[in-house]
Amino acid sequence: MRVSLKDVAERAGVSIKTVSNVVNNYEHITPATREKVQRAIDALGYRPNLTARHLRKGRTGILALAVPELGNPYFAELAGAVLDAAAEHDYTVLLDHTQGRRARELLVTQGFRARVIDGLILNPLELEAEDLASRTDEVPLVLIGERRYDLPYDHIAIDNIAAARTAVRHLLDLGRRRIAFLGARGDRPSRPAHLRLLGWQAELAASGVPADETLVAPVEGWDRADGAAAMGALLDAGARPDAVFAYNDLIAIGAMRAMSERGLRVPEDIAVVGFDDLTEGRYGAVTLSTIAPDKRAIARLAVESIVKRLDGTASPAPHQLQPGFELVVRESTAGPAERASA
Amino acid sequence: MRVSLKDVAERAGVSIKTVSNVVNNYEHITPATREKVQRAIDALGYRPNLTARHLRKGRTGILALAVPELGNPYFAELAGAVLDAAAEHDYTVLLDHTQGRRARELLVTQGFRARVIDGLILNPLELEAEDLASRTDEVPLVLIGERRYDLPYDHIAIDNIAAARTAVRHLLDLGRRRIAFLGARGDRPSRPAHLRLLGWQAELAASGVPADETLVAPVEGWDRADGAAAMGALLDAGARPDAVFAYNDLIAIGAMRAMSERGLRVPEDIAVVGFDDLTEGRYGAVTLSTIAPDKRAIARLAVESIVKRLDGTASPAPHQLQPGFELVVRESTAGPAERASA
DNA sequence: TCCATCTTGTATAACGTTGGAAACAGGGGC
DNA sequence: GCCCCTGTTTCCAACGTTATACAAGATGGA
Repeated sequence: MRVSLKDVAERAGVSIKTVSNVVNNYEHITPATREKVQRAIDALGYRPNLTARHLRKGRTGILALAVPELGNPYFAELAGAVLDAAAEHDYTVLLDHTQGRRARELLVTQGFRARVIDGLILNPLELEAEDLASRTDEVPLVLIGERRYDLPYDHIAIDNIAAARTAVRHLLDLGRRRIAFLGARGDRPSRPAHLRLLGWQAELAASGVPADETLVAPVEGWDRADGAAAMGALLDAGARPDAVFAYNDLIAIGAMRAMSERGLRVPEDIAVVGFDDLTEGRYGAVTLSTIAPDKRAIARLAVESIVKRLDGTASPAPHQLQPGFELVVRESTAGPAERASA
Repeated sequence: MRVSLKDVAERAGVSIKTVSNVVNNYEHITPATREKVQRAIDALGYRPNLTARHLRKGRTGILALAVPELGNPYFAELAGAVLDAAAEHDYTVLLDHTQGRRARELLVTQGFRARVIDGLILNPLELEAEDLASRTDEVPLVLIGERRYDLPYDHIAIDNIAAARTAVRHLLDLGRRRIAFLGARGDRPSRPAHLRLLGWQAELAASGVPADETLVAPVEGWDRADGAAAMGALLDAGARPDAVFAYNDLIAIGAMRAMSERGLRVPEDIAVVGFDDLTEGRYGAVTLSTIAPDKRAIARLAVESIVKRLDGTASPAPHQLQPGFELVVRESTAGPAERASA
């Protein structure tokens, strides 16, 4: 049988509100009363009913996180970081995955979890600006990830262009000149991967290296298989890159697999840099150099963004926050020195 | 401003309950009334407040899933499957990770999410039977994963001993005789990995191959680094295995990395079989043979177990369910034929 | 015409909690 | 001995929903 405040109150011989006060650590309670109530609570094994509390308070203590796909370790690791960040603010996390489908992303933003969540963190892939503009749900929404919308929502993402330039710069510093970009997708500026492609172009231009568009390979999806297919297609088409900058680590890993099947060596024949710093990249036969976004910072900022909006401590204007990133150099771009010692 | 039944009722000129009836598709409503109410609902953009509904009904429509660590792709993939299975029953999933810490696992089972979830799916690692026995929370609990407790809770897990035997059988069939087991942990029968170790022993015994205990390597954790360390220690101690059966794919991947650093080839020098069938295992320089548990079946059965308990359609006795598994053969155990063609 | 029956809609009371106001002690000052 | 003040506890209402019981209106048979 479920125990409510009423049961505890009856047993302790006090009013319901007094028990509530004890539970909520209200300060003006005599030690005697407090102890009497506490004993009743312990004896009955009372636990507050959060549903009722939340109905009364208008808050549920639950944040929703919607990512494209948990099977992608980047999102799994990010989700873990969000759980921890939320826990620091006494929030629990309701998780959903959209599978990168616009309809599902839309559903999420429109408040499919009507009134049961206090805030929503969404990493959109296919959602369009007009979908968000028509949103009526007043639950705070914060966007994460590469896609940018010119809309009044907080957005947390690393500087993708700068990060991409850093990766390409690193490859250029190794003396590579035919640097492929693996992961192009559509031609609209808002599409995912666009910023990283821009970074690739920008850094090549800054170094006076012509951007060979035949080295820009499109992908179907974001997984290893897509990387392998794209790399295979690129090589089979006769392109001869001496380096690859992949949209993410999964694509890079798939690409390396495609290279190894064709007898190409990494990094001797082709150097590779990925993006995301998945743990997986540290354990391949050739460990993967990568751009490491600060996932914990992303998670922390996203949660804080919502908490501040709920508090009312945030300024009304939308915030654009850029957590840090760093280049992690591993075997897939090891220079002559590192390789010699290996 | 939030819209409630009351607002809709006022606008439609009917009682609150009538609106409620419309929302819940109660059958005895004249089409005229229904349409009038529906128009008001649409005009005001009313959405039911699930918190209030759940307070009234005693159900929240939320299941909790607690796994050790989302950074482990097995649990991430499993979580994704649980999301899908829950969605089929109109449930949402609250996610938590315990980091394999007994205290956190205990907290979860004791109902830290007091009264906000309808059921709990837990994959314990360190939890002891007595922790569960003292559980007072009456929310249905279903256990998943290798650990077994002789307690009245439903348990979903593949037949770990049979699966391990299948893996070892496969290695024996390749002619390997010095088969290491990577992932031992403690000596208590209830510890994780124990069943898989038993399977290793049983299959060796059945084939008359002596079980060399120096080939049983303990691990500190369950990640790639632990596998690399354990394999390194095993090799440095002078053990000369010709095959490795790893507790999971991550350990196998770490072990393969340790081998490659020592110039050992897979599968020529050492064949490797993992456990979990992570996507990651399909894209290494050497793809990983593995035991593939039916993750979707595990997720489905776990969700169904809770749904049935809530329905009251389940028999009171605890159910022990065993989804299927299969051996997936890839390059890490490729026989002579496969290798010749590669 | 009147009552019995069926259909449709309404009023009221919960679910368990907390905020605010009101009530009640007990102690000190006059 | 009275009053006020302070600190503590209680009472009442409300959060938004649904179940129950009931009222009102419509229908039909005698």
